[in-house]
Amino acid sequence: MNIEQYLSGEITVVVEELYGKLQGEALQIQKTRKEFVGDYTLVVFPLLRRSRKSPDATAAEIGGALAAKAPDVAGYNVIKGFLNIQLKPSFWLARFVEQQSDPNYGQGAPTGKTIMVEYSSPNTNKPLHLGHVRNNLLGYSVSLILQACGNRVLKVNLVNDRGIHICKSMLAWQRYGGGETPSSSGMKGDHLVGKYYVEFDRHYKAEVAELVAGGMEEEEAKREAPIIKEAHQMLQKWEAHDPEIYALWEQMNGWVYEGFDVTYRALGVSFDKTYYESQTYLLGKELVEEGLKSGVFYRRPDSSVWIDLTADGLDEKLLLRGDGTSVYMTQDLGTALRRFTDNRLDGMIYVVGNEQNYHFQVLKLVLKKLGYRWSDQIYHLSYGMVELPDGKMKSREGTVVDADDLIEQMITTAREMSQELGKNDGLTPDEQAEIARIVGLGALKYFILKVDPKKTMLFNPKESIDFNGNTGPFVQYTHARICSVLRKAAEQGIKPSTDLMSAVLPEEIELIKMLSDFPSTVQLAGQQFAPSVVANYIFELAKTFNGYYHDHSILREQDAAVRSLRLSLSGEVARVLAKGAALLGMEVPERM
RNA sequence: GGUUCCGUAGCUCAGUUGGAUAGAGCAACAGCCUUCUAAGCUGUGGGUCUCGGGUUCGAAUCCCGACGGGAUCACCA
Repeated sequence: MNIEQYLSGEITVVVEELYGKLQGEALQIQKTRKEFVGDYTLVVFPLLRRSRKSPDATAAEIGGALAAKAPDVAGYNVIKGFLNIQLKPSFWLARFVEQQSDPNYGQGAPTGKTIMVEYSSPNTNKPLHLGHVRNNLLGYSVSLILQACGNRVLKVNLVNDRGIHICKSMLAWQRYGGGETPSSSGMKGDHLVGKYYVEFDRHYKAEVAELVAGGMEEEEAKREAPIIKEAHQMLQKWEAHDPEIYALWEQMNGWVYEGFDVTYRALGVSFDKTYYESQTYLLGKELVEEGLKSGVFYRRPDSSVWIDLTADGLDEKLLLRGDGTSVYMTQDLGTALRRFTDNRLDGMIYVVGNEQNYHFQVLKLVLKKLGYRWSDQIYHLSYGMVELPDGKMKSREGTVVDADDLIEQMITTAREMSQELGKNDGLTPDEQAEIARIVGLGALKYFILKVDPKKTMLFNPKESIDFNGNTGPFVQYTHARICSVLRKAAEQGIKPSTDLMSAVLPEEIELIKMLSDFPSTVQLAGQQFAPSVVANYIFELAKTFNGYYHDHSILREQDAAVRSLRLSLSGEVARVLAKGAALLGMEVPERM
């Protein structure tokens, strides 16, 4: 039970005694703002109809009764219809001791629900870029948060491993590759395949230009260029399981997967299951039959299948081509059905960019029209584009930020920064490298996750590597600093303890209050699927602790009981920071 | 044009679902290292929450309408 709930119970008793039974209306209790004295605030305006008194009189009446009856209430004050309630230090310390002794603090009770989170979903023709980084970090973090809320979570990846795009890479490699492999070239597999995708594009453009120069219309030239026609032939062969093409496809995709694995490991993300479109792209056809029978879908003269969504403000949507082959929507419908029936899901979250908002709107609507009640359980976690200071990220203009390059750059900068600040003294090269990795990636993860997912965000490489202010390294620094204090205390034989209840200062209560907010922060983040909630929480906590740390000596404190109390408080701050950071997929170092 | 998301300090972003006098961080300026980590701390300045209506005790938040920006509206995935 959290503190709001506890207080709400206490206040309800008093209010009902004064004004009669409440008809299920919830009391409005919130944390007291910093400018005012108090811990929690009751907003009395909604109660005026019952009390038939002025806001101030009502608040004073409730406050007086509460102070007399509730054992943990130390006092109250009334300001403009807000009843600010102060709780006794002993109450806070009891909460703190309870929290500290709970090894699973912040882990919600099991909900019995299973939620699937799909994220990453790369194409196999090029390496991951900055946009994928946002996707992966979001998906992974949301999974962890949902888990912390007590759900069983299945993290899945749906790899788009088939289609014309991979054929382009294959064809270019066949023609111009000269048998180059990741081991022969020393290139990461996904980068090698990406290189031939670019190579294809180069030749394709040249051929189109040549045809246009010869008098052909551009549209026609784009269709008629020999290299694109050959790529389409290759796709047909693949669909017919041509052994040679299939082997090449498997080989090159294999290279890509090896490359992706390296990037995923570096980012620290993982999946419980990976789906491949080559294995799911035929799903959904039985759904089409079903929809035709029930009249939800209709067939056009060319025998293609459609659904008319114009009544819902959308368009008509194709579900099956005239030749009977399926489209993206068809397989997504089929995949969703299979997932819900196979896993008894209570929720399905798709972490996909906002350019597919329309797609998911249609997906949900079609499933609803087919009569699947679980269509309401589908949630599209839509995230905005990542822009760069000098404009948008466009692969054509070569302004994509490659994920591997970015990770490396972050780590390098972290290492340089440490060296400049002389933080590396007394550490082995291995330790230095490990700290640089943790800090560099922490900077990246925090910078991206602290922003509300649905907003377009600006990624400023320079600022992200600035370790001042609202950043991951600041949180990590706070953690490392506390660890240092704990190490020194252990050396001096000082033990943390919470024996002295009366020793707490208002600043310490402030920290205890913040620490006790952690579970509700996680809960909120889970509801909103927003790691940014957790990120902003751990920043506030770290900031408050740094201020506290500056003003209050811990090891040098003369009174042994106070010293021990402060030590255990610091340790708890470090633990909660680590727990919060972990929900963002962020590691916290013990020294940096 | 239809659908949808966004608009808060010079810049990047919070704002706990309708509460009090609007919050951080950068950047600027002024201080603080003989001390448990200065990757830090303290202070100052900076706002018509895009604009206009509405709902009510109360709106950055909800509704309607403008304006500005993004995304999308393929027999691509």
